[in-house]
Amino acid sequence: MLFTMGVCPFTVGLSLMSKYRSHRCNELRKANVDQEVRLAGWIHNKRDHGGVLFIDLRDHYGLTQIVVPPELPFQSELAHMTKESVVSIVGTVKPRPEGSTNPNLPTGEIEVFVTQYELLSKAEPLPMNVFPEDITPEDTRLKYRFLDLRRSKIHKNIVLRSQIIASMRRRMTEMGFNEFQTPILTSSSPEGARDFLVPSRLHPGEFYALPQAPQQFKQLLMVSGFDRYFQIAPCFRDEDARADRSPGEFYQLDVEMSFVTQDEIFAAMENLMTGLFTEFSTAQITPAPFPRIPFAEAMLKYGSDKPDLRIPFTISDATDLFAQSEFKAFAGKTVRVLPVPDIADKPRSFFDELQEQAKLLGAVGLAWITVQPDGSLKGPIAKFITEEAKTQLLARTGAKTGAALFFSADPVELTAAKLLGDMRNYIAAKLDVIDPNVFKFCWIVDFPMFEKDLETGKAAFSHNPFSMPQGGMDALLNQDPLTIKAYQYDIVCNGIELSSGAIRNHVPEIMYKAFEIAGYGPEVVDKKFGGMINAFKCGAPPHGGIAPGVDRIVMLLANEKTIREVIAFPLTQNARDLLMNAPAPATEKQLREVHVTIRKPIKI
RNA sequence: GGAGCCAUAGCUCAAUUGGUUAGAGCGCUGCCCUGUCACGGCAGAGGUUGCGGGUUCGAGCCCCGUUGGCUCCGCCA
Repeated sequence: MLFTMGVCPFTVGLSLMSKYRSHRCNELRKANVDQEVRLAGWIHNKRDHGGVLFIDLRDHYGLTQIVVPPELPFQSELAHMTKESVVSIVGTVKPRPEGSTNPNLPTGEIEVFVTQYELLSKAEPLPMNVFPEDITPEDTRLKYRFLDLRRSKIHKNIVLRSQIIASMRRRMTEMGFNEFQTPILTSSSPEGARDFLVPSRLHPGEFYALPQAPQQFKQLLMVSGFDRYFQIAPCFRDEDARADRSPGEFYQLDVEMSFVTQDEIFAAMENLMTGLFTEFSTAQITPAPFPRIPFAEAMLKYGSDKPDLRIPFTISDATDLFAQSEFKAFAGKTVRVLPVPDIADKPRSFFDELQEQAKLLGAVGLAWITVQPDGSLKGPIAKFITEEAKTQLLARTGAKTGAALFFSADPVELTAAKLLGDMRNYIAAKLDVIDPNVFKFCWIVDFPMFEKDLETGKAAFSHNPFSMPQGGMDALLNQDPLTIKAYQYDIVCNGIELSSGAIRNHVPEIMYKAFEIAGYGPEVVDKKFGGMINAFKCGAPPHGGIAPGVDRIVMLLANEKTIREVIAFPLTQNARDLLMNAPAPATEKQLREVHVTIRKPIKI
């Protein structure tokens, strides 16, 4: 039931393990028949036959059927006991009568005839059922999370999480990594998210920041010569939530290595991921080395820097085919095309619905055509496609009879690419062509070092500013900044970004130059990252790392759609804790102590 | 900051086009039942339809606002 485990090694014969129990609720077998045992747990379910009463007793390990015969004076007490009350019982193990064994239960060949019981904790009628596990609104589940967590499915998820983290630790240690702890009360780090601030009592008007990641500390540990670092690290970012992104806080397997190139980090992570995903899943997994896909190629073929490689169709460019087109919506814009096989005979409503989805994603619409059996093209924009363009489209996309071609067009290349990337995911999900029993990994590499700031038109860091530019100082001095790539990479599994990482920039001169290109003088670097830049001036090893999201890895392995199903006490989308009532106003006394006055937003 | 979906009994849902006393299953309470394991049977309690306003002879249903939850954009690796 909950979590099967072998017979407990600490219990032998009749000797009682504790005041409360001699065995766990998954342990008893035919071999225990005639033993007197003591069990403790929750009343999971009851079946009252008027004469005999059956109780399913549940603990973390499993279920045992307790039999309460009618002649016992306390039978009616037990019969009226609320489900989820906690009891300890003493009784005798008996084999179940022939025909009434339960093969679904590890303990299904025996039952315990109770002789004494003790009520340890009475349960009132509950706001939600623990069993059966009825569908329950998520706010109710979160408010009564302690009940929700008793339910088999999520209880298993949390145990799985614990096992995965234990396995991560073991695997990292075996690869020669040392585990470290780094401060929680610290200063702002370079990730670029909003900080959580903690006011200082001792220093009026000053604040700590909670770490968005232990980024600078792990780099400092490399400068300190520790060579291989890891930490199951809590990270705090005051940003909004998504299904695969917790608001406020989450955990990373934070990793950093000295004297390494990108490939050595990849090898270590491929070893870890392959090990974890083989240990905790029977699904097929991409064999290492995982494919390396340059960022530019990912944006072209998948319209995303986190492609789901399980989807069997990819995007092509068609910009040149429409450059001079009479079709104004395409002419002169970036045009991308996505072929989807075998859907030409779908009803008009199917394509209309995709249009609506594209509009929700901010597009003007989603142009489409289908390939007819006679080789002709059909659909709203078919008349704009020249014979030459048609030949090219079919050749580039490999579209066959019965396929539909979807187009996105936008003056901004990235916008055109992303729309079709989003639609690729949406259409694949709608058509149910994504194999749920496979984990497809890849690396996205060669991220641009800088990107054009759409407001200022100038170069800005497109990622972590601590990454080493490919080509080093030479590239910074002699190359158009927007063409410089960074040693920056992401690892992606089934369309979920598990982590990004980088080879760090450990050379002060290159660091100052990179910041200069992004529009920051050396004084900014010295002020914001003085601790680290000073360290780099005292002999720093080349180093790099990565930080896979623990919650996301567990989510994939638990086959869950949201991260909240693998977190014991998650916040809601609005970053509220419905169980503990956080956040909450502070008292005037508390605020005075930390020298803070409240300035509420003005409502109009 | 923005968009969409949802909110009716403790839980899951129903309630015809806006029309009588808002129904059912599970759970709960009581009774019956000696082999069930989602036990079964009978009876009962349980509702300010999230909250506030409006339209209407009449609102669970229509309109406006608001709160909460979820999904997405922005944001975030």
